[in-house]
Amino acid sequence: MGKNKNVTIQMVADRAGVAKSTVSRVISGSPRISEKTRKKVICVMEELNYHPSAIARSLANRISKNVGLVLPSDEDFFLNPFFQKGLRAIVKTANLRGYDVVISYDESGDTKSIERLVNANKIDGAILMRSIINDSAVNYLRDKSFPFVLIGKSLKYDDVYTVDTDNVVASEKLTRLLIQEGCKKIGFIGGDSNTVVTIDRYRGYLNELERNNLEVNKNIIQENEFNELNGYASMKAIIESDSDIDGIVITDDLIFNGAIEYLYELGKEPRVNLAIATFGSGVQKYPDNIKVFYADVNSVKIGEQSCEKLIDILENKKLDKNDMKQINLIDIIDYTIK
Amino acid sequence: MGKNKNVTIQMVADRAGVAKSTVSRVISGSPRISEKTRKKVICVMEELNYHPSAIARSLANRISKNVGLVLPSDEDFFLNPFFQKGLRAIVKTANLRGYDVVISYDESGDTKSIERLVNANKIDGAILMRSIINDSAVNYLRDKSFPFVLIGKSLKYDDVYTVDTDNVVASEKLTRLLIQEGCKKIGFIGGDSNTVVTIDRYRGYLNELERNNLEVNKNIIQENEFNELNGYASMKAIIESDSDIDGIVITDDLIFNGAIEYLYELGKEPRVNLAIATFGSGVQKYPDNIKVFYADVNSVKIGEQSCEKLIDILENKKLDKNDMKQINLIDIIDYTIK
DNA sequence: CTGAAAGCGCTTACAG
DNA sequence: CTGAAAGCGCTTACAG
Repeated sequence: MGKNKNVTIQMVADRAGVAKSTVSRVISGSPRISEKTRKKVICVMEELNYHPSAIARSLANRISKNVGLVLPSDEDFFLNPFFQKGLRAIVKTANLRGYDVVISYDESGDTKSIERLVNANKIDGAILMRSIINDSAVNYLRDKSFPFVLIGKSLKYDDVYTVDTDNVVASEKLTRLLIQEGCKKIGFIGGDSNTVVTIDRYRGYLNELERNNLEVNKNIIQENEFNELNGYASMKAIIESDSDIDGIVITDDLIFNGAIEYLYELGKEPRVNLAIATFGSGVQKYPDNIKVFYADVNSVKIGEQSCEKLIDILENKKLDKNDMKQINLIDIIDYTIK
Repeated sequence: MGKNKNVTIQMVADRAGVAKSTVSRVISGSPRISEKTRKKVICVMEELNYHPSAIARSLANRISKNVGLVLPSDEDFFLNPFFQKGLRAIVKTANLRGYDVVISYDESGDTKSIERLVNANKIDGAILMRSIINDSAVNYLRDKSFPFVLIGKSLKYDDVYTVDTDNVVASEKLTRLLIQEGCKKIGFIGGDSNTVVTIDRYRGYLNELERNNLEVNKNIIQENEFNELNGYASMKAIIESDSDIDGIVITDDLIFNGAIEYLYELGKEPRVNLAIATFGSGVQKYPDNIKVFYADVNSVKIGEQSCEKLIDILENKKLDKNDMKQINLIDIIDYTIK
């Protein structure tokens, strides 16, 4: 106990009657320390309620034990439950491995905030929680050879560490489920078209239609910002433009919510057979006259894995070739269909 | 341009032909430097693409230029749009003032994560984005006299820096609107009852009913976790238990969403006159046979203000009495009713 | 197994 | 207006 204002390694050393280098070795768990001194030092550390200063340690090691988290600049995008779950998972994983997470926000196209963090040595690596076409943060970090992991994938580079779901295949599978359900005319509601997920999921949808020789009808395809209001509007537009439509693929939780609201508003009568296949976690209620399939992308696992991977990369640097952990360039995380 | 690996203040000093203390003074904008040397030094800094190390500076100043952000441990709570908007605002404000934000998550009742940050000197102050009855993080930080700002309010201490909406009054106002609309039997759907917002909003609701001599009917009052499914369930329970109900006060965006889904499902016929007054930002669609009032709590302003306040507190410490900024103990941020 | 010393990259009295 | 020196609190060869 006692006052723990500025207890330094020197004070511990003095009180324990050893050199501060010895205390340092005890802290870092060096093996070449006698059991006796180790015990004494540990005892004194507790007495004094000593905690090593992360700052001083960082300066000596040139390691901050911080990872930067680059959040999507688009507000709607960030409202998606995917991000909150992922964020939590990342922070927890980082903490477990002794790292802290510092947030970086940049307006689209800008890299001021992440540059500041990198230049000031405030972070050892970064996780990019978004994947936009030609992302300037990716360009910047890759140029600098600064360690980072991308959640999503880069369309431009094939040498970027990545954690992703196979969105193309997942979307094919969802579309196939609708076809198996008997749908003949299947629409699509996507998110922001600058976004790699939207592109991939749209690709999967097209692939599966083509494979089954189903007609691709442009006016039942909608792309939007990721939010509820647009989901509502898109669903309305689709239903009104084509009353024969019997299936819809939706790329996102929030858009699905909005779409469902429109269907509720429509009431039970107008539409009888409509099946929807959507990405999302399946917490949303929906009218019982429609059939719904979900692809749940496991955002928690994606968050954990991206963080583990980044830290593996960071820590590999300090090891010799023999001890290095094998790290995949790309990790694909399973989704579940239900 | 050029390689910017480890450019130190010493290298800048050497190349500019001055001492590093002089470079340091240029960086910190000290007035006692000749225009000539200032220019030369700045020029060299650009040539070398020099960026001061935040870590080294932290060690010398004993200031990390980081603020800790303690997030709500409850997952549902965190899904609320209030938090995402607030989070953004906090990060932006911090960045503008030269600070970074590091995240701390702790399971309810635990303070491991925040303690680690404090002990390791990784943060200068903290913002608590939640207010729970008898929050252990508040107890811990207050005990240590560690600078922090609470978003919400403390029921236990009256000496804690706080940014909040006047939830009691806002809730009274919402309830009054329903009464003015002619509602006679008004229910309430609240969030987690360990949460200060729920308590305050419930209080406001009760106040206004009493003031108008309206009966308080326990079985049209529901308290829940903050999420959509519970909103749905609560609305269902209320409507089924009492078909005369003509007004409902709801404490939260997400709960409102869930409640609305139930109403959509019910369709247009069963209920004619129902008015709802809810906290939220008003982006959700709702059936046109119900009337809705919103109290929007301005989460952006709350985020900004809490961050400004914390940084004011931190920076006041370095000033003498005369230059100190006046800081309120409690800031109340306006909500808007619509 | 342990210590003395140099170093990590800054800041800041102190002296001039 | 500028510099030399000490110090912030650690780590890590190097020596013994």
